[in-house]
Amino acid sequence: MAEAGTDKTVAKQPDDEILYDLAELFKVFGDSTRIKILYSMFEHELCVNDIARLLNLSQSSVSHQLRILKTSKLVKFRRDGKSIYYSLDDEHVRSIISMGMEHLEEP
Amino acid sequence: MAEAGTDKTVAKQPDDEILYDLAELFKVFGDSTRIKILYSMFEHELCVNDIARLLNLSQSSVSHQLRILKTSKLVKFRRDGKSIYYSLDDEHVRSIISMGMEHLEEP
DNA sequence: CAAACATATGATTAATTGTTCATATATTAT
DNA sequence: ATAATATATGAACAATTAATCATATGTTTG
Repeated sequence: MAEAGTDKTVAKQPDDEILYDLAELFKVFGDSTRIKILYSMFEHELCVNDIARLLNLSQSSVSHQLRILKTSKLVKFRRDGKSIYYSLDDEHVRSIISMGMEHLEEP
Repeated sequence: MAEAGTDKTVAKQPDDEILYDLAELFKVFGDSTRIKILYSMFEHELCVNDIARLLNLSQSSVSHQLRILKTSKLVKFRRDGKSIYYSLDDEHVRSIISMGMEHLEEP
């Protein structure tokens, strides 16, 4: 029994939903504040205030953006006393950013 | 004489401008219409009308988005008679999309 | 050259989104 | 328990942006 959208005349695209999620993921990388935040954690974990001071952003703004990064599983975190330390969630995050960099460096 | 922001206590970030450009690049991937368009060209080149029909989008919309993809050097194109055939510009585009997919597939 | 077809583009509009401000929650120290 | 510090979150506002509509540009055919 044919599934909806199984059209033999053209190469099948991944489900719209997957492409939608993919766009949502890139959207997260597509804001300079969030990219700066991600980049600030390239070497080591940082707490919210560290990031805010380092990047000259308000604590609130950083918190809001970290929530988005958390939701997309781009960062993980651990509590240590009053502070919460954030770090990149996995190597994919670095890879994606590095690929982007490489593209920019092209002729 | 120390420049503003040259703080030795933390690893230096790349120039703001580079990170800004990086965010702009990901912003281009961060729209589901554009991702669908890019994905439609994964296998082979397509002309504007092909894309519009395939993805059920207006010709105008596709053209507008292709202009953005062109500007970011994500697609290239060639004219053949009345039609203009678009294709992915290089392997980085595929790589970036694939990396994103991999991230989505994670546990 | 005119008609037809393919693509590009400018202007407008609706929807999305990042920042700010105010305030809430959570942890530690006194 | 209260104050102090660190982080999170809700609401409102300003700015960005994708789709549409109308029209322009470019190419081929009769």
